[in-house]
Amino acid sequence: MSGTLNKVMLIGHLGDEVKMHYFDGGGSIGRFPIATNESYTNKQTGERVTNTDWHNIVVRNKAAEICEKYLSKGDKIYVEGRLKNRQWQGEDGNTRYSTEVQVQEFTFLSTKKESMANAQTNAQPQQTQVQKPAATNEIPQATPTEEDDLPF
Amino acid sequence: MSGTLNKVMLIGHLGDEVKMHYFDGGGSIGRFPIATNESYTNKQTGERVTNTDWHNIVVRNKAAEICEKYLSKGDKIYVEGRLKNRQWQGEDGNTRYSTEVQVQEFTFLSTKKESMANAQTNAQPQQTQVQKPAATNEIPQATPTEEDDLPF
Amino acid sequence: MSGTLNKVMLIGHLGDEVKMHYFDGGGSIGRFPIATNESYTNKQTGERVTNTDWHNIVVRNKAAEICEKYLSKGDKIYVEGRLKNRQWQGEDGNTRYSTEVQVQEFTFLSTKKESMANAQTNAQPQQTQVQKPAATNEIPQATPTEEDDLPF
Amino acid sequence: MSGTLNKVMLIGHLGDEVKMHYFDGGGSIGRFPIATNESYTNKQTGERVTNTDWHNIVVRNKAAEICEKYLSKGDKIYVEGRLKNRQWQGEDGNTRYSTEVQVQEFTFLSTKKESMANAQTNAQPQQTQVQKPAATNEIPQATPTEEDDLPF
DNA sequence: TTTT
DNA sequence: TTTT
Repeated sequence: MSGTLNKVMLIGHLGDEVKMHYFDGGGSIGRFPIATNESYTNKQTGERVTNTDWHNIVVRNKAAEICEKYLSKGDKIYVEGRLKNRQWQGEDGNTRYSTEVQVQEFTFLSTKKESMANAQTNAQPQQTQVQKPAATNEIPQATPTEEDDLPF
Repeated sequence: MSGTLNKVMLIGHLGDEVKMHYFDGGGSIGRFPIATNESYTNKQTGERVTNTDWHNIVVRNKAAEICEKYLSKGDKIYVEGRLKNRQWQGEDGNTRYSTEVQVQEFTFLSTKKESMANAQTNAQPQQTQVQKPAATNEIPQATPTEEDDLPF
Repeated sequence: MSGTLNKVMLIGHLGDEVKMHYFDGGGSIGRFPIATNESYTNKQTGERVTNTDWHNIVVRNKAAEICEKYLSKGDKIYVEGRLKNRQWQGEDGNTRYSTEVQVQEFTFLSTKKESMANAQTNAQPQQTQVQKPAATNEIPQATPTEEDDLPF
Repeated sequence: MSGTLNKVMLIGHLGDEVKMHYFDGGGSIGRFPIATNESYTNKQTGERVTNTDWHNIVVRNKAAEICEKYLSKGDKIYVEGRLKNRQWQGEDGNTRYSTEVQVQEFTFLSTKKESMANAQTNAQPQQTQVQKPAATNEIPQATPTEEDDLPF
């Protein structure tokens, strides 16, 4: 299997707060919607049309906690991840389907909560290296550190 | 409006043939599913897990016709486009939701139907420039031609 | 040929103003550098390292004019395009090489020059549809309009 | 720092074999060129033009070893990574500059060396999880395993 | 040469 | 439900 690619990249605004869910084993998951817009001119009528698309964003563990801590409704974010189909039982017993974006990387493009402008991080726990944001308000960084300090 | 980004990039295999739908005005739309795989090792059990995700691909007009002409079930394709939420009435009267990928660009990575290796094109009619594939079996190309033959 | 993909996506800050160059035929080209940063913790020394990469951005025609009009040094922008190797004669007669990003799409993420927050446009002239920004300070939009007002 | 994005995605063919370089500490680096093509019709002359762009690809450690093992000149590959400017002393004492793509993820789209169809992996050592390809000729997989087997 |  |  494989030789496949599943990649989504979005820049949009949060339509709601980050909703956290904590698991017994210590894991956590955060969910929030983001909106992207497209607009174009209808060629027949000449009028300007704007459409909004809503995306279900899912972050996990440390990344989820960072998002909850710094993001608010209305904030702008870049997220990168993979499309995932999820299937669940509705309250009426019917099977429901939804498509989610499971975040692998993200970058805050605006945040209301703190005076730190941006954060860039990575959803993999081992990469996020979340040290408590220091007094300097520096945000945990986590570029995938392929760097290994080799001399070339 | 805007300042947003809505981009999806997939490499996967067609799970079915391209289904065409033609409109009165001359437009057309093609739909087909593609599968992407991810696999990883479950850390608890140590076993290899493989998941398949299915994506609803939508192409229009010339691009749709090219896809129908050259793609078959099982073929591998790269598609790039935008995520779009669609909402429709199910046969039971209930509102159903699905997420589609509206294709902006694509590249054939394998095709069963013809001995032409690859096609790269672009979903916008004005860019696709579909000239009938010549005897050489060359496939209509359409890189967004920002090229304009200016002398620099 | 083809079946290939050449795509670059950058979010960064302008290191200088947009430099325009106009051609006789009416075409134009704009160039500007943008900086991206990565930072990581050196595992040996434990110290925080930050690197900056500079990218040579090239926009053409209408897109170039929009960039010149609204962008200033320090502004943040998203650009999407293709990598292009360019080769030219240095003043000393030697051949020089550089790599450029030829822009296909861009989105302003911050602009100093005007009170309009964002612009999203597309480098292809036929798509940019640049109508003079109206008094409302609305910025010319140009989502690739695959939309064609067909009834589905 | 940050709030920036530096991403390159390429599908192309190897123009040469993977050249390995091993470091004392056990690290390694592999380099190879890949070609992407674009073609378009010159509007003035009506003739078909094809351009090839060459990209300097850099992979490290386990990922480099996998590439060396399975890739040959002519093979097709998807690579994803970041643009990096490198500066070095030419043999004539002059400073030379080049732009490289430092690979973060890759997927084999065709390989001559083995009858295994595809490999998808990830450049970070901790993610690549290179177990020797088994008798089944399965290639080491390494989707960034944000999966953590939590019950939701 | 940007930004935090 | 966001944003301009």
